Amino acid sequence: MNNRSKRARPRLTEVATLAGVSRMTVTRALHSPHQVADATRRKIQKIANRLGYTPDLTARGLALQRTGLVGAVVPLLTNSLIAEIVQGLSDALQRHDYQLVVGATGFSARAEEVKVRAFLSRRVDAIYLTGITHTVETIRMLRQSGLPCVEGGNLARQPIDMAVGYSSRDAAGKVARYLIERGYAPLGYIGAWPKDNDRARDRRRGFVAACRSAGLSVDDSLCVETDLDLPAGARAMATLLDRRPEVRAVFCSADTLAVGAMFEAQRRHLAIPGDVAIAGFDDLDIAAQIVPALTTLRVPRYEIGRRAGEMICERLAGREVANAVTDVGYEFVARDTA
Amino acid sequence: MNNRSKRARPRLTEVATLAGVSRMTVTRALHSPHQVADATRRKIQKIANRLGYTPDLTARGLALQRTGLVGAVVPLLTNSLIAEIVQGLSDALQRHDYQLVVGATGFSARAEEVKVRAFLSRRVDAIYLTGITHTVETIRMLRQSGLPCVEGGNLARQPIDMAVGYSSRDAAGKVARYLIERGYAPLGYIGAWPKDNDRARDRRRGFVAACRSAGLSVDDSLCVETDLDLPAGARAMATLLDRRPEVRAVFCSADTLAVGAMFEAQRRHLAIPGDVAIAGFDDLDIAAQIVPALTTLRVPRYEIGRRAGEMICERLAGREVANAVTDVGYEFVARDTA
DNA sequence: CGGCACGATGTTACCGGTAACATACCCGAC
DNA sequence: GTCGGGTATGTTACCGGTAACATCGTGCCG
Repeated sequence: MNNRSKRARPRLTEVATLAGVSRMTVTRALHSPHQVADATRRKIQKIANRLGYTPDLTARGLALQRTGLVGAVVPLLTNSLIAEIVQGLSDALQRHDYQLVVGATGFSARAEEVKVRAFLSRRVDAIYLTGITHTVETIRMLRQSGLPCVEGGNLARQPIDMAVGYSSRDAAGKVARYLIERGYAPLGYIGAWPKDNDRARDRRRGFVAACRSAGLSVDDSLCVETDLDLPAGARAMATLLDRRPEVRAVFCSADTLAVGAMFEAQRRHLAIPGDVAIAGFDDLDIAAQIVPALTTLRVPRYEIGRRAGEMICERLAGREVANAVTDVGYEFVARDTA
Repeated sequence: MNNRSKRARPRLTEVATLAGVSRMTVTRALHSPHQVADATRRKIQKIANRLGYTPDLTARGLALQRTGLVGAVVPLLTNSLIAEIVQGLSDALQRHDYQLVVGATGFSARAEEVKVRAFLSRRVDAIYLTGITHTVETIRMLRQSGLPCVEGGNLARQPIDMAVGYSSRDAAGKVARYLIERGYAPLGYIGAWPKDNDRARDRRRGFVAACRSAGLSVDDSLCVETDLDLPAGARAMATLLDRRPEVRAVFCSADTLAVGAMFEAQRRHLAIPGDVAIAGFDDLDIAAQIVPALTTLRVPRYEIGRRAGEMICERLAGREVANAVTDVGYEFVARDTA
């Protein structure tokens, strides 16, 4: 049994009573100290400390009609790429005293809608969304709310409000052309499910388009789509190798998949890139470390989060944002697997 | 310029006015429908839908003195082990309509204290902490708040309130004894910084204790401590191999470090486990996939989060929790690297 | 046919802060 | 000595919900 109902959390009123001043004076002492006489302020601060007073941000939020919370909707928390975007966001927001609240969707636009609704009910001051694929209801709610909103990770033609990202399609095309130029053929593709995941969809499209314009045909049996984790990458590689053993290079739409694919190739004693070449996408930590080192495409993930956070802070400070759609670009990284 | 100040979010009052009833009736219609006449309820619901009314949880939280939020303080978001704990927590809480808010500390007890204070100010209904190492002020605040609190990931002798985890020390000892029995010597250790990280500290202790009781000495030059990421694991392995080339097996206090170490060994063309054996800790996805497959120790990470969430829900439902300190155990997984 | 219980709805006050306006006081200038 | 202005503090009302109690019909029973 624990004594939890003992003493309630101290309130502003108690601090005020003990200091012999009105509640408003306490608010001022804590919030805009220069408006309060030195002696009074010191007395109040001492009492607040002694009681362990912490302001109730719920109440403040209600009074000010702003909570200081920003909601971020992301597909997964288990993905280090996403985690870095979140880190960038969090850092940028923290600098302006906003706090981040994160919700995960598992790549479902319906789940995203639910999270957005929940965030709006919590009266967040702004919202970050992953990608540009949303339900109409999500878009309607956000438009109606009038809150600052950034769509991150892909470029939006018609952003709900603002966007920061890069072209997954162009980037994937770049990798594909590299593989084609080096003479690999036929090319295989392993990617995440494109449903409600525009980054994956665009990467596949970019890959296929590049192949087509190089005169290479890419039929469906060369493309495997699957969950976004390492074992799934390995299974997809197994499927692809069983189905089309002649495949000479595989483009994976995420490093996590590429690493799984590499392990599967190693289990089959295939030399990389001698027997089969592999290219990834993201440049996770592991890409530079794995042996052989993974050829991949680096995307400025921390930067995406940071920029998004800054755009949100600008808006919340009442300023206009210059580049409502920001392209942060990408960088091809040639290593040893292709 | 966008028309965000146009129409404010609809409030309860507006729904009430349009429906021609009092605000209280609207609250009832939405919250306990059976208390309201069918016709009235239907009318209210129609109007609420038409307006896109969403209740203000800030205001509700203030009125009810409970926010429906649970705060979780974790060291990192970029770690998939932690992400799974968070997932377990989130799932368990969601089932009872609580929402999770996450904060990261970067393995700093001071940063943890700041997060806890912030959560208390946000009036969360309960708190999850990682590990059992906290500042005295953190402990004092939580005790005084009387909120349900679970410390996860390690077993607490004297929990602040409740705890769920396993003994890192015993588990590390188990791995060490396995390496010793197989005749590897000398043994090296690569671990995360022990500062403010009791799991890392206990793993090192368990490892060293097992070596000692087997009559093996472990001097400091055989132990390398570093950041908890993959490149750091590789660098630590390089350091260890340069310093003590005769090392025959290395225990890594996390799979992330072990994988980095394996890559470093591979770059040096060392056979695993022929030239150097490696054992990890966590059993991440990659452990089973990497070639050769990593010998490691599986900890029920999702289960830790889920149990913690359930304990919190029990408490919040006003029930007593039977096992305030729960040991979820661990499982040694012998694979090919040791 | 009166009284009573119950179901449906309304009224009041409060949760813990804060903006906006009001007040009290002090000091210096004329 | 009075008046104006600035500084320190107090008062009132409100943010958007909800608990607790009050009220008002209405149908059923004796």
